[in-house]
Amino acid sequence: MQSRPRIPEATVARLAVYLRVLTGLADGGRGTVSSGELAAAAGVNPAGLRKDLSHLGPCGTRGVGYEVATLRDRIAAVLGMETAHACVLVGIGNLGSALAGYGGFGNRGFEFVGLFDASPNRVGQRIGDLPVRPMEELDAVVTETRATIGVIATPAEVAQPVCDRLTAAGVRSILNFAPVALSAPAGVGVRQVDLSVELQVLAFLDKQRGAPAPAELAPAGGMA
Amino acid sequence: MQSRPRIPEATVARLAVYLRVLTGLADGGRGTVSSGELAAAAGVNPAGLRKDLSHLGPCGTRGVGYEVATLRDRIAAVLGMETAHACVLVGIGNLGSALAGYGGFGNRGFEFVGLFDASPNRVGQRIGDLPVRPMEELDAVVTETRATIGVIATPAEVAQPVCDRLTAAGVRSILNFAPVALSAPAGVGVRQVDLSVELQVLAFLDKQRGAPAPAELAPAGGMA
DNA sequence: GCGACTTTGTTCCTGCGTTCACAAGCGGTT
DNA sequence: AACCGCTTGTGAACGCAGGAACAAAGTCGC
Repeated sequence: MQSRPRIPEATVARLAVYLRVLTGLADGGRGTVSSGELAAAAGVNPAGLRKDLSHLGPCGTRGVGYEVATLRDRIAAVLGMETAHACVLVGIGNLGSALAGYGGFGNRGFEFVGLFDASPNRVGQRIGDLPVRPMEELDAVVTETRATIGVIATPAEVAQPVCDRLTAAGVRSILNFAPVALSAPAGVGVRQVDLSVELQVLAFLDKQRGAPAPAELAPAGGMA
Repeated sequence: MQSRPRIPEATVARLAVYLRVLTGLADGGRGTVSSGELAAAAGVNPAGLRKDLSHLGPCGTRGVGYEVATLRDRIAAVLGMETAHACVLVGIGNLGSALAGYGGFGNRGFEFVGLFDASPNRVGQRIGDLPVRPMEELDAVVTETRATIGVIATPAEVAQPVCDRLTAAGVRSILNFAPVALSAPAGVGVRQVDLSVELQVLAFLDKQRGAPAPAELAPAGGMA
C-alpha cells in the first residue's frame, strides 16, 4: 500500500482531526491508543479510522494499538506539516480580525505573513505582530514570502477580484469565507466556508427531524 | 414527488446557496433564470441543480426556466425560513465577536437573542444591540426566547460542558467552532466547523497535486 | 395551426464513501 | 513453549452522491 497515489479528501479531513487528538494525548503523556478510543475522541467509526490510517501504511501494533507519538509524526508528515505554510489574509473586518488573532493556526503549521485590506481606516493597524497593509502591496508580499495559501474574508462583491489577484500573484490554494462561488484557474484549489449555509442546514435538519416546534418567533405555517 | 420524506443533506446545503443567488437576482430585477445560468452562479453542475430542485416538486417552466421570485420563496419555505430562528452564542472571544457582529445572518432568518461569556471582562460589553451576559443567565434566556440554535465559539476545553448546558436548556441544534468533537444526546443536531482542518486539507491537496513546493517560509521573515 | 427549438424533469449508470465482518498478528500468561 | 485474548488491517457489501443522456412539455416563429 503506497501512500503517494491518492488519499481521499474525506480521509484527509479526518486525519487532521486525528492529528489534533493525538497531539493532545501526547501532551498528556499517553503512550499508546487503540483505534476505538481514538475514534471515540474524534467522533468517528473505529473501522473507518483504521481504514483511514491504512492509507499511510501499517503504523500500529496488533494487540496493542497505535504508538501516540509515532502516529502523530506520521500523520503530520503525510499532511505536509514538516514545513510551515505561509498564508496571506485579505479582508480585515470582523471575521478577518478574528482569524488573524486566532492562535490555533500557528502551532499547526500555518502562519500568516501578510494582512491586507482595501480600507485606509484599517491599514496601519496591528493585529498580533503584523500590520495591516494596503492592497497595493499584496503582490509583492506574496512573491517575497512565497505564500501558497490565501484566505479571503472580504465582502462578497470583491471576493472574485481578490481571488484573481491572489492567483495571479502565485497563490495555489484559497480558503474563501465570502458567500460567493469563486472561479479560479485550474491548478488552484478553492475551499468554501459558508457560515449561513451551515446554520440553514442545521435548521432544516432540525425541522425535518419532526420538530414539535412548540412556538417559535412566529406561528408555524403549513403550506400546500 | 413529496417534499416531506427526505432531502439529502448535500442538497440542502446547495439549496441554501441557490437561495442566496436567487435573492441577488431578484434584487436585480431578474424575472426568470435557466438552470444553466443558476448553476454557473452557484458553482455546480446544471444537471445536479435540476435534480436538487426536483426534490421540492416541479417549480420551473419548460422552455423558459425558473421564475426567480417564485423559486426563491419555494426554497425559503422548504428550508424553514418563514419563521426566524433564535440563536444564542456562547464564547465572545475574537471569533465570537465576529459572529455576533456579522450582518449576514439577520437577513437570512437567523437572529442572535443572547450572547454569553464566562469572563467577567467580557460581560457587560455591547456588540451591536446586544449585551454580553454571564453564563448564569444562559438557561433563563434560552427558555425565555425559545432559542433552538446554539453557537459555540469557546476554547476547546469548555466546549463540551457548554454543549451540555445548551442541550439541557432546550437547544436542539448546535454549531460548534471549537476544535473538539462534541457528544450530544439523540435528537440534537451538531455541526462542526473547523478552520484549521480546512487549511490542512487545502495544503494537502496542493501538495498532492504535484506541487513543486520548493516554497517554504521565506528566510527573511523574522516572526514567530 | 403546425413545426421546431429550448429547457425542464427524470432515469440510468458510474464512482466514492461508509459500514460491517473476518482473518492475521502480537503480547501476556501459564 | 504454547495458548488465549485483544487489536489491527483488509476484503466485501451497502447506500449515496454526481454526471450524463433521454424523454416530456411548453413557447416562439411562421
